[in-house]
Amino acid sequence: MPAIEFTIEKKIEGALGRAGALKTPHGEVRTPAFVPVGTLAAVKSVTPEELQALGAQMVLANTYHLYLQPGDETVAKAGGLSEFMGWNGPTMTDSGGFQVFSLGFGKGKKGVTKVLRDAATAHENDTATEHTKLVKIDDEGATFTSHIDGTTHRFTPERSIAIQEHIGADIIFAFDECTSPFLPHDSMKASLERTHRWARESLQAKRRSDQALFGIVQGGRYADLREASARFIGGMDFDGFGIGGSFDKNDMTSIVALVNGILPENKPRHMLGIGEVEDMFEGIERGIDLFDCVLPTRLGRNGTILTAQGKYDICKKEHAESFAPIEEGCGCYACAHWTKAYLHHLFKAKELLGYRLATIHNLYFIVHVVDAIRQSILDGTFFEYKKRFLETYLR
RNA sequence: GCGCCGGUCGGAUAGCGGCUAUUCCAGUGGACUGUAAAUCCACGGCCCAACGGGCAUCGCAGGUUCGAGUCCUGCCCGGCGCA
Repeated sequence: MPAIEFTIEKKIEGALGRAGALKTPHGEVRTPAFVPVGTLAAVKSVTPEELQALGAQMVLANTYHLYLQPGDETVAKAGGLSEFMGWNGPTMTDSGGFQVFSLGFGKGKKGVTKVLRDAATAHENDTATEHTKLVKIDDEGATFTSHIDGTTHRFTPERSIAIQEHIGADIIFAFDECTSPFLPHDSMKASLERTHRWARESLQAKRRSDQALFGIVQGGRYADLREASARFIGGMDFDGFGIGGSFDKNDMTSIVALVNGILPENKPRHMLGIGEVEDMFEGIERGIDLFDCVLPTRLGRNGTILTAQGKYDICKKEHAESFAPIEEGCGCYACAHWTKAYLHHLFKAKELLGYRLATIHNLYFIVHVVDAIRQSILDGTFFEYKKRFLETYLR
């Protein structure tokens, strides 16, 4: 008896997209769905009760972080992730593969694309970067330095799975190597082979039967590698699939279509780390069922408010005396009670409530957009909805 | 009137003889996609043959000096103290 059960309710005509439901030991998720990220067993600044009220169905936590703090054993003793954090709903953990990739990239000084290009260059020239000081990858796993206390640790597929079994989320991921999509073909191929080997080892290492294991498709922006990866990973006995790789906007949609055209249709597909609204429309259309992303929560804390009319920066002076809701017509807790002027004030004063309200609003917004997309699939109006929404959102 | 202290980018500051005058706040613009992010970056006087360069600038005016925001003199303004 598998840990999860996935059913498709309706497909988008002429596309790979579908609306469905995913049963997990901790409850059901209506898909497609946006999964908020709670790295350290907490969605930053928001309580589980608030998460539920804003419509979140599932939470993703982070293996690397929880392993370092408070320790996966502690989470296990607490009764597992869900019980520990007081979230009475489905959960998932990523495998730590992404941290191996992202650790030490420095803080948002440049755009993603720039970072990814730099990463590829560093990889090729074997240049020492902040990143390589913290992480060393070999064929068996990754050795890394804790960002908290500088101690040395090692992740292998076996170790990642063991830790994820301790943490006890409903869905766990195979340990993979995430790279810059800009790696040259031969380097990417070598990396992909490693990811594939690790996928097999992750599967073999799995003991618990009440958790679902998702394999991760990599391959960067190379169609042949993505295709090979989708066939390889898709052919294995995983309960579902993740599509990974920090994406370059230009080739994301074609790659997703290619991969999902190959992966078994009856299993759920999760797009790792994607959360820009327009990207989710494209992903869903091409058969993605789940997304997780830090974007809405991080943007919220950094003052960017998501609305159907596009984003805006609440810190701008122009909102100082705007006594209208944060987003006109929004049904979230923050918009029901407070104005832009007030939220602006909270941000300028660095009052903690400001970060909370912005996070609640942004999560509500993104969760509800995906819910609306799901409904449009059920209604057979996906393409109309997509067109209408993006026209005003992207302006 | 005398004495003391002080006048540096919108505000607050650092600098007290030496190369591109510091930092913070406010302002403007930008970034953020499996979270080392309640964070980070840029701009902020004028001019140009402008992804670089030039000229200014530290209350005002002189002076000393190879060189002055920094020292000296006078003036103006503010604060405090004493008459």
